[in-house]
Amino acid sequence: MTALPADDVISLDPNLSARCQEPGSRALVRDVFSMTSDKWSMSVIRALNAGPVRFTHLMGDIPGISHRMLTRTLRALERDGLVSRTSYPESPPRVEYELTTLGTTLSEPVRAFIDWTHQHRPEIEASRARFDG
Amino acid sequence: MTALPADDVISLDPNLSARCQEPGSRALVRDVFSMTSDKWSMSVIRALNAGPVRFTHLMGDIPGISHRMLTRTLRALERDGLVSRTSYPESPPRVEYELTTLGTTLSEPVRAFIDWTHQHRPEIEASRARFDG
DNA sequence: CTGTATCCACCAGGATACTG
DNA sequence: CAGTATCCTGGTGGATACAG
Repeated sequence: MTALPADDVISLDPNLSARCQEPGSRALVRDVFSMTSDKWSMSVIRALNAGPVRFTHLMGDIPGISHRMLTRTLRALERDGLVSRTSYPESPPRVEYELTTLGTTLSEPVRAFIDWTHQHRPEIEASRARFDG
Repeated sequence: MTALPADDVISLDPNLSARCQEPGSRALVRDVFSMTSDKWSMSVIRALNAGPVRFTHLMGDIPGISHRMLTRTLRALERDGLVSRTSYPESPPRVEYELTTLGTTLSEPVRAFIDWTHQHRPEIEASRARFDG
């Protein structure tokens, strides 16, 4: 983090065949979307799949998330254009969050990833037990 | 982290349709595979796609990773059964890392995710510029 | 070359209290 | 209800030195 000023590069170039890699063709995956290093983005994306949801409701759908972190994560996703925020000027205030079109396209990969986790959990846990023992 | 003892649950249950969620059917995605919150796992997985690679070579393929972090990440992946480590008792020592069968199955989702990032980077950056301005 | 141990900075993220 | 501000801790991860 300190070493890489504004370029937290991780070599995830699709054309990275093996060894060499041209310095230009790298992708700032983590920078582009912090999901990789961020604790809550995936959960939020996932929870938003259902459609427009209110803030408080999201809190309930994402066990363990704090008030503060939900706000921050939503802001970040909004900034990236993955989530849209519409606030209805009522009293008490009502705000709804929703995946944008862009955000929806991300649901697929996220889902694939999550599904994989579900499918292989037993294997992984077995492997861990083996490794630790 | 402090709130959730050993159960860093994130509600990524595939059957989470919208609101309710049975407490049993959740997945410990982050716990099962730290990729979500871990800075380097994805990069390493990706770099290992090419086949068996030596430690030093990985260092070169993953810009910015530190000696220490590469070791730790590899250990973690090995523990999870995603990476195999074979050391050849030579001098100087030679060690090769390789994706296991299980690890290979993960390449797909990872790749999908990365591809998405590449494809939509411009949109995201545009969105950010808009948001910040 | 590969790996471990130590030290330390930084920041993600939790708890809490307070506004509109 | 939604959001912000402040404070504070734990852990991630970098730098370095050392060992086999």
